Amino acid sequence: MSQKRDIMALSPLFGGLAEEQLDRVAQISQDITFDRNAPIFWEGDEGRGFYIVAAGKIKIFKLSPEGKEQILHIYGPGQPFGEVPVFAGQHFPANAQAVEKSRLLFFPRQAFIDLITAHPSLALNMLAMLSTRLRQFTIQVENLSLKEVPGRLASYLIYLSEEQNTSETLHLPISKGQLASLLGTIPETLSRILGKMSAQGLIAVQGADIFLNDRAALEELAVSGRLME
Amino acid sequence: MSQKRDIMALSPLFGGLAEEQLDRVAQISQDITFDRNAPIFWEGDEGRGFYIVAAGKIKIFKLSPEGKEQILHIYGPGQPFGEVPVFAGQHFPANAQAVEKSRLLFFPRQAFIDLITAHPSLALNMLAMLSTRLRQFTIQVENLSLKEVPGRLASYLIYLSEEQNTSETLHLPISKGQLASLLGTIPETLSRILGKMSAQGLIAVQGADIFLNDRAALEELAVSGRLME
DNA sequence: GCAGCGCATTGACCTAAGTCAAGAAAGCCC
DNA sequence: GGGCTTTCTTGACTTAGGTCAATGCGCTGC
Repeated sequence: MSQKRDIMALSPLFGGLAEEQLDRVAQISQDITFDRNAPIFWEGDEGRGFYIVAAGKIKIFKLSPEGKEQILHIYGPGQPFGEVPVFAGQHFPANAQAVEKSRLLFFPRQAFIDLITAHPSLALNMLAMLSTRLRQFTIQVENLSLKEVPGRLASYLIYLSEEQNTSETLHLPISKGQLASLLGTIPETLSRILGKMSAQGLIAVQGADIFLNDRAALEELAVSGRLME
Repeated sequence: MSQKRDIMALSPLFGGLAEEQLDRVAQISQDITFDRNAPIFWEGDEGRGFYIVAAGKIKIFKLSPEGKEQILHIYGPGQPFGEVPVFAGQHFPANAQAVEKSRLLFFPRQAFIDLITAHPSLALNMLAMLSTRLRQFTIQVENLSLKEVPGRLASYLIYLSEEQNTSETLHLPISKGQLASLLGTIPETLSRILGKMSAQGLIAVQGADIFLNDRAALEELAVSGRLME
């Protein structure tokens, strides 16, 4: 139980809650583990509650009829997901799968709604969470529609370097194939663009390690969305 | 004031609220009108509150540096927008503009947060609203990334015919140029695809009126995302 | 230490859809 | 109702990026 509390303390969702409240929330949660590649839920399934990542990494994605995958989000420790059907509709809008072996906390719908009703700060935290997601989606739509693949990649690299705040060198947290799916393209195209950006001296690629040689040019590329020849 | 109440009654946000509560909410709101094409806010502006459309039509959109527009939503009477900075971050994530002369109700941030804190059902309604938006975004990303333009158009036409529930004939609520921007394409491409779909007998186009001749084929197209030759 | 599998890269090719430019309709305003 | 603007359509062309297929590389496991 105390372990649960440690994980919950990580999550922005429970920021500012009193000890007593945290205990209540921890009481309603269940602990589940998923192997690498195990499905967590499928689009259309009934949502009986939502999850928080305790350890590991999960992806939320859509599939086309031909099997092409578009990743919407990748979540790590402390991050909640699957909340949409808790509050509206009742089925999940997308698929969720463990990218690596993962441990999750599950919060049943009704018990959580009761908590929210009793604790306004929890409601406001959840509103902040969903608002942040909406903001991320506006960026994803902008990337897909208004930027070409090199621009999307540059945006992602800059985002990563800020998150890992290692100014020069960064390490891809997911495989290149999954990155392609996150950027709305395919591995072949991503590979070619990484090659082109290396040839131009913007970056250097060493497996999953990437060195940002020309941050200014990357930022320009991320804004303009186009790679010069 | 009673007029305000009528508009608020339209909005899903205030469903299930008691008279007394509606009055309180109405008290904190302000009435503003915007001419056709008038900007309501720009991306990056500080959000001091959110809006509900009382009359007219507004669009939420992103712009690329070269000026290409991607519409994220189009909202009509009863629909709220601009809530994101009320709960997270403080600036708007996208631009808003009146598509036609519009009347809006504005709800200042802090007063609304106080209301939500005092009335859990209002909080749950807002959570449902944001969740519905998230669901819509998953569909938009799916459309942009996994479907070609004919598939996106077919999806939109089916959505429209369900909304207007006039099974055969429907009327485009926005110009074709704006529709192109909503579908993530440009007017030339939309025009060509409308032509192609007419030639194949799927639809017939008469200005802004569209007749769905082969609904089954449209549904197939909306799912598969591809138009056969 | 090497077999085998998943992942990544590279090449040749194709196609959806964007660009540029010119007309054609359709509204709109005195 | 004629002129003006705005919107829409059509054509010729270009291009980003997807498809298909072959090869290379690097793990993991025995």
